[in-house]
Amino acid sequence: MANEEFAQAPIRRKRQPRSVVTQHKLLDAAIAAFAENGFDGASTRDIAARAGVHHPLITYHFENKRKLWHAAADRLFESFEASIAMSLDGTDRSHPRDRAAAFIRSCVRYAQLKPELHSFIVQESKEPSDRLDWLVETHLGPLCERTISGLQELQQLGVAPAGNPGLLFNMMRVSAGTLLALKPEIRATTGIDLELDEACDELADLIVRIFLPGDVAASD
Amino acid sequence: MANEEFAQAPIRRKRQPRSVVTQHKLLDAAIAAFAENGFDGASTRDIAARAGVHHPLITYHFENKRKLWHAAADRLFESFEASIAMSLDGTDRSHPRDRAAAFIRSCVRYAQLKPELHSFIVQESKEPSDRLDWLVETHLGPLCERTISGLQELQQLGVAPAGNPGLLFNMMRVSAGTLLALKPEIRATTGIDLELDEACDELADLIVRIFLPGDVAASD
DNA sequence: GTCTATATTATGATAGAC
DNA sequence: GTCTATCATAATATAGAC
Repeated sequence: MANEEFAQAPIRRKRQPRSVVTQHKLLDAAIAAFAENGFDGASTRDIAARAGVHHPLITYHFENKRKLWHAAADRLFESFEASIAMSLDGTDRSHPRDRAAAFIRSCVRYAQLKPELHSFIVQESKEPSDRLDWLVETHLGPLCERTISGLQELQQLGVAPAGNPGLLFNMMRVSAGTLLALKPEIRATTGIDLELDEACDELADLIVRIFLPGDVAASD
Repeated sequence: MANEEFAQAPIRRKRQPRSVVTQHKLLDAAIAAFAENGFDGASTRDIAARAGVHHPLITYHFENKRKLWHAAADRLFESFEASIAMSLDGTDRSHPRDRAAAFIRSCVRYAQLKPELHSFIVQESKEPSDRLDWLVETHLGPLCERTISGLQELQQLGVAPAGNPGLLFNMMRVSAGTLLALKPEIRATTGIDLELDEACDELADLIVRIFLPGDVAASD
């Protein structure tokens, strides 16, 4: 039986530029569709329509819906990691709280631009599945592990409050991710428009203040 | 056009018990399916199968998929309000922080038993739609308004931290709702099993401690 | 109140022309 | 690398028997 089917997509040739463009358009459309409707709810025809290409091209480039989903997940997490790395590039300050605050602000900013990351994950996280297992093993697990151990350091420094770091991390994560994924509802119920940068900054500052209350002196 | 007053409205009779049972089974199945897959992703055939009835019965009892969704939403919010009201029944303590803490614990407990409430809402809240408008106008709006004004009182008393109450409320809400909707993922990434009451109590206590830090003296 | 049968449309996937 | 045409299946919804 062929294992690790996703690792080597059948496309690994010296790709022509047109092909790459089509693949990226399809992947971005897939990310949006899977984030909105989940794996089963999204249709490959709709994905092709969003990308502006004909639907048999999905089979050509990605073989089937499942492999398209895996490729979309890879692209989404790559984009997140790249964005965070870039945001934190100049931010090599000495104070741990400042570093953490900058990281939170980067995450909020990314969630504002691409709320799909959170929605994409949530669509798969509600019930056990092969896709969730793969997501945890490949992307979610390493990411959580790193961030939670960073949070534990902040707890030891008295910057983050005491308590189960796994729960605390996820509370912070959904305070950014879910809220920015629910922009339309938040706007309708509270009048707050998280599309606006000022509202987003306010949320980021609130998360920092609530979840990193210690060492308040440090700031820019 | 049929006059709804006395012309034979298909359902408006003095319902036989069997009919009510079937409707409730269908509504519970619909809540689960819509929460998992969203409106488009859920299929009426699957809902009928989960309920253990034949699919044409959906048309018989609810006319179409859209009206089934509305009826499911009504039942879900009724169940939530009833559960909260019951939990808070004996809890008429004088301290505002204790009342708020009891309310939070009730919400967390409800989210543990019925994570569908949160997922059901989130499925519709990601993009503007007629269903979201209806949800906000009928259920979400009044609920948020009440809870946010309660939170503002707590802020004036110095129990809740300062900051935009609309953002704070939603941070608290998703800290309970999203985390309990993501039980499988949280378990896989952190080892925390929110199916267990102890883990749930720990989460509720953490939410209270983080979001209601003032007046720490009051407790049971 | 419940069921079978069916009309119509949409889906995932493929074959083969260009 | 891209397209048209097509297959088998599953979806929403309805008609009508019991």
